[in-house]
Amino acid sequence: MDEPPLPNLRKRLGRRFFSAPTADVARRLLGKYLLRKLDSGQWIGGKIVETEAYLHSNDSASHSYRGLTRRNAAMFSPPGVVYVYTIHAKHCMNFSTERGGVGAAVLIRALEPIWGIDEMQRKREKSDLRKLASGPAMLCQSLSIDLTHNAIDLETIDWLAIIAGKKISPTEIIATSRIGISRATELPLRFLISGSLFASRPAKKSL
DNA sequence: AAAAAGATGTGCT
DNA sequence: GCACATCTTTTTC
Repeated sequence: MDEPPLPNLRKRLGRRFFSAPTADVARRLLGKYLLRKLDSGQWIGGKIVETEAYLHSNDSASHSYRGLTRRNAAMFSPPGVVYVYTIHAKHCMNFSTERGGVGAAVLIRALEPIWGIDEMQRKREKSDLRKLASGPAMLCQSLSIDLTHNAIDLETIDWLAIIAGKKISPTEIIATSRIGISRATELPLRFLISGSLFASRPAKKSL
């Protein structure tokens, strides 16, 4: 496979990056690289092209809306802690945001596959690059993320990393309503890179 | 204890 | 575009 070299794995984003307001973190995650080290030692992953923000207040679509439960506890963890939940027998991955133990997180919805594409194809049993991580549950399947990874902390584990890439200009970012929710549908808290072929659904209008 | 809902994906029409 | 498989958590009785 013709893959570009891995980004510098020592330059990871952590507590500080995820401390910002959740919608800001969701925007800033676009264009960043999400990488996961397999047991074999191989790093696989790609570029984040779609995210959604779930707020700690005034957001009836957020899992944290009705307070702390065993399921959503990771949302209330320090910034940069992984929150994995199950939906329709599949998994979705988020990162906790904001300090102070508020329940907020950013859902990673889609990835442009770059590294370990053959591994992702094997895990997904699909060859089409557009079907590897163009949705939050596909993404988790591609990277072998499941409930056992809930509540891990980016600051203290070595096999998962988010690394800065080429800067995305604000004019390249499109905001839309979030996908698959029935409440708070009016909030523009889904963000994607304009024109990306790997978003879960194409963008309709530009900002 | 039971039932419904859900930040989804797939396959078929 | 629509139905539905599939399973965990939450809500209700």
